[in-house]
Amino acid sequence: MRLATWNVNSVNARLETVLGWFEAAQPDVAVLQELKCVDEKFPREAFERLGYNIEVHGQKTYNGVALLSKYPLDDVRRGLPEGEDDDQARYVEALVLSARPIRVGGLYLPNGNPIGTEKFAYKLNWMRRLHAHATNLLAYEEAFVLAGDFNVIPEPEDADNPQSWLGDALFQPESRAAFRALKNLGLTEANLTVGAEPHGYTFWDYQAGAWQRNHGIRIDHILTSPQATDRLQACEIHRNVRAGEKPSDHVPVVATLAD
DNA sequence: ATGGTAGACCTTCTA
Repeated sequence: MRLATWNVNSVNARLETVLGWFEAAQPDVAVLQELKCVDEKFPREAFERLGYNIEVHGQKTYNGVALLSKYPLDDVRRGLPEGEDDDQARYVEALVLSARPIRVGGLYLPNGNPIGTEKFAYKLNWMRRLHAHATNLLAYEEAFVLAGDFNVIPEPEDADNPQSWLGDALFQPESRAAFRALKNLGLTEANLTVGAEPHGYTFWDYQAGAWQRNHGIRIDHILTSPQATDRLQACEIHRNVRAGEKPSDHVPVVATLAD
């Protein structure tokens, strides 16, 4: 099974590009972030034509996540627990009914900039909620995956110029510690474990020629539960997508798991 | 030190 995550930076502005990649890469399951549209504006038919079942958690203008699967989906969740006061659409999860079912959570973790504001506090609280949810899922001792745009640079090796990120929410000690604590529950980072380029970048800013200068960072991650880690075979960063026509600022990351 | 780009949308916000 091929499982992809991709922050598409508006699914409608980039529909042809996204569909072209899906036809070429043929992921069985995919989580998308930054749809930037409400559920009704998601181009559902275009993906259904490619054979996908679709669960969308959309929002006007900002955020928005989707889960697409060639297998049937069950037990769908929109939003993390403790979300009563949270109006931002950043999490969608479902049980993927492949031969050996696997639960997949797609997430768009808050950016959190600038630090020292309520945005950074929201990021850390969202990470606390994700940690609690992962703890609950782990108790079932089943295969699951948390994939998406984590907006966390885990280590200095994951940035072209780590010094330039010292004041950024993506590289704050608190953000990195929360990501590390999540992994320390027993989750495995797919790209670090079976990736050909463990510290390959997944994001290059549109500004200041970041792509041309390879000023990238690695912030799109796939985490696997122990039972999913047992099935982990490969992880690829589709770097060349960034060089394409009208690209997203993120590229797809694709993990291969035994069926 | 600053500004640089992209998308949604009403004017600035988010990234």
